[in-house]
Amino acid sequence: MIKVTLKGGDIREFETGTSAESVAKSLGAGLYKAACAVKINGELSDIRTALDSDCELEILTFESEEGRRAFNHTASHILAQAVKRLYPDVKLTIGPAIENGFYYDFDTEKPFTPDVLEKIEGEMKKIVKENLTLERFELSPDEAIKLMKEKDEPYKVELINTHASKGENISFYKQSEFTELCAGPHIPNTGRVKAFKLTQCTGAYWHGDSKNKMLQRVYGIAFPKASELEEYLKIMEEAKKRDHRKIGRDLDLFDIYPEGPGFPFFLPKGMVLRNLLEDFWRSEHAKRGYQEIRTPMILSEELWHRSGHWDHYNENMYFTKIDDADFAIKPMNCPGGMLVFKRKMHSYKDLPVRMAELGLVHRHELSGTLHGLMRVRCFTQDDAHIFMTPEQIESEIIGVIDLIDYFYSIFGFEYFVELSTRPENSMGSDEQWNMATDALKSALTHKGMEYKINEGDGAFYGPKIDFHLKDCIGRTWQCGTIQLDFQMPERFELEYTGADGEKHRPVMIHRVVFGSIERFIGILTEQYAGAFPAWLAPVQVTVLPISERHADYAADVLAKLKSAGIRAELDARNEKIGYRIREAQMQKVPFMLVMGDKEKETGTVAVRERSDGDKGTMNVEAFLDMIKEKVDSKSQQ
RNA sequence: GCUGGUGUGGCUCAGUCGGUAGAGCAGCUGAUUCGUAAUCAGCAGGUCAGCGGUUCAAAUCCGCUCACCAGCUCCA
Repeated sequence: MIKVTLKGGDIREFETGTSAESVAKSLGAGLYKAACAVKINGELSDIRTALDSDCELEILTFESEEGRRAFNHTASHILAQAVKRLYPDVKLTIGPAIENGFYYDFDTEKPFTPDVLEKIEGEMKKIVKENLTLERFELSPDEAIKLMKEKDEPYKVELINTHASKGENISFYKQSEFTELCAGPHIPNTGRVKAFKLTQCTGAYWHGDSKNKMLQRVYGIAFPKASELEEYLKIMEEAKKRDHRKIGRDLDLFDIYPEGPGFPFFLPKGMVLRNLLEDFWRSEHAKRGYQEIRTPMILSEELWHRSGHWDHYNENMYFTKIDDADFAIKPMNCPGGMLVFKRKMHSYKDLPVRMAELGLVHRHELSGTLHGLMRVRCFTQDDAHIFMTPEQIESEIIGVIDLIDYFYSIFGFEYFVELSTRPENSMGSDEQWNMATDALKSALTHKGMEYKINEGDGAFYGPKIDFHLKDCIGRTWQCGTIQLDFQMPERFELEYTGADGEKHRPVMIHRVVFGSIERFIGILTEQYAGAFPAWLAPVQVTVLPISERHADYAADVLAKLKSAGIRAELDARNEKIGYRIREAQMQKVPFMLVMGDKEKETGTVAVRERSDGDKGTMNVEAFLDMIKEKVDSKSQQ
C-alpha cells in the first residue's frame, strides 16, 4: 500500500502501482473526467502514471494552467496528425501549448492558406471522433534518432541530437499511426478534445531566427466543451472592439495615414490627453529630484559610433545621411544626455544626477512590425539618465521601480516584470555584468517582485528590467524599462571627483516609465476602451440645453465650468436631447449636464453620468465639487 | 523585411457567372424647439488603393507597387 497526500492535505491509501487516474476516479467521477494531467511530488506527469511509492498528488483540470496546457498540447498533436494524413511530405518541427491555445510549425513547400486550414480542421474532427489513445514510450537517444530518420523527420532528428547530450531517454507519444517526439504530459485520448478551432496560419522562422527557413505556423485553440469555445470566441470578438486604432479614430484622438506609415498624428483631443499625461509626468519627476532637459533631434552620426549603438543595432534603426553631412536623426536619447553631463565637472556630492527628457526619437522599423500607436517609427520616450556612484546603484534602481509601480497603479494596470541578462557580442567585463545583474536582482527581491528571466536578452551595454503591459487581446508590450550601464560612461569618459579627490567613473541607469508616450496612450485607450476617467477625459462635460430658450442659461453654466478649469463643451444644436445624449455617450464624455425650464428656474443642472445614467439635479457648485474631487483623486471612474 | 490575408464615398458594409456602382450612418439644406442612447424630408458625395495586362467589356480575372490586418524576426 502507498500513502497519497492530496492537495487539501488529505492522505489516502491505495494499492502500490495504482494509477493517478484511478485515484482521481476514487475522488469523484467529475474530477476523473475533468483531469488533464497530474503533479506527482510537484512534477508534471500524465494522469495514467502509476504511483509506486508514497507521494503528494495534485490533479490538474482544464481550469489550471498546466492542465489546460496538457489539453491544448494534445490538440496540437491532433493537428500534426491531421496534417501528416493530408500532406505526408510535410515535415514536423515543434508544436507547443501557449497561453491561449497551441500552435504547430510545419515545413511545407506550399504555404498553408485559410481553405487548407478548413480541410485540416475536418481531418482533426475525424481524429477526435476516432478517440485515439495516446501512449507514452521512451527510447534511448540512438534509437530515437533511428526512429525519426526512418520517418524522415529531419527537424526531429535535430531536436533529439541537441537533447541527446543530457544522456536521458527520449519520450514519445503515439496515437494510432502518428508518433510524436514529446516530453508531455498529455490527456489520455483524442476524443476529449471536443471543441477546437484553427485560428490562423502564418509564417514563423525555425528556431525563431530570421536567417533560418520560414515554416508555416498554424495556431489553434481547444476546449473540453463547445460552449467554452464559443464563449472564448465571443470574448475575443468583444475585446477587439477596444482596439485603440479604431477608438483613436472614432474619438478623434489620433490617426495614422498611408502617407506616413508608422508616423502617428495627434488630433486636438489626443493632444489634451497627451498633455495631461506629460504634466503628470513632469510634476511627479520634479518631486523625485529629476531635472528636465531637451536634446536635439539630429546630431552627428559619429556620436552613435562613439556610444557603440551603431555597431550593435540593426541598420534599420537609423534615419541618416541628412544632406550628406553625416548627421543622424536620433533613435535614442542617451548620447545627448552624456554630452550634457560631460559639460561640467561633477562632485560625488552632486550624485545621483537624474536627468529626464521627453525625447522624440525616430527609428526605421520594418514595415511589417508597425502597429497603431504601439509600434511606430516616431515616438516620445519619457527617458531619464541617472548618473551615480556604484554605492547608489541599488537604491536608485529601487527608486525607479517604485516610480513605475506608482504610475501603473494610478492607471490600474497589472504589469509583469522581466529581467534580461548579458547577450552575445556585448561590451564590458564579466565582473561588471555580474555586479550589474546582481544589483537588478537584488532590487527586485527587495521589492518582493516576481520576475521572469530572459537569458541573453539584455542591451549590449548592460542588463535590464522590463515592465510589460497587456493590450485588449492579451498581447504584451514592453513599456517601462530600467537598464544599468557601465559601458557608456566609459566610452564617453564621464567622471566625477570622489571624496578622496580622485577621478572616478560614474555608473548610469537608462530608464523610462511610460516607455513611449504613444505606446502608453495606446495601452491606456484599450484599458479604458476610450472611456477615460474624468481626470484624463479630453472632454469632461457636455452641456446640453433642452431647447433654444435654455441656451443662455447653458452658456452661463459653460462659462462657470470653464473658469473652474473643467474641460467642457456646449452642444446646443437643434436636435432632440436624446440624440445629443447619445452622441455624448458615444464620445465617452464622463458627464452630461442637461438643463431645461426646471433647471433654469432653480439654478441647477441635471447630471447624467456616462457610466451611471441620470443622477438627478444639483446646483452647479455641488457638481463642480464632485467632478473636482474625482479629478484631484485621479479616480479611475 | 518574411509568410498568409485584406483594400468599394468620412465610417460600417452590399455588389451574383466579367456587362460599366448601391444602402445605412456621418455631412449639407429645409421643416421640427423637443426632458436622458437615433425627428422627418430633400441634396450632395466614389478614377472601386495605384499602375500595367487579359477581354468587345474589369470593382470582379492576372501581374507589379503601396497601405492595412494577423503572426514571425526586431523593439519603447
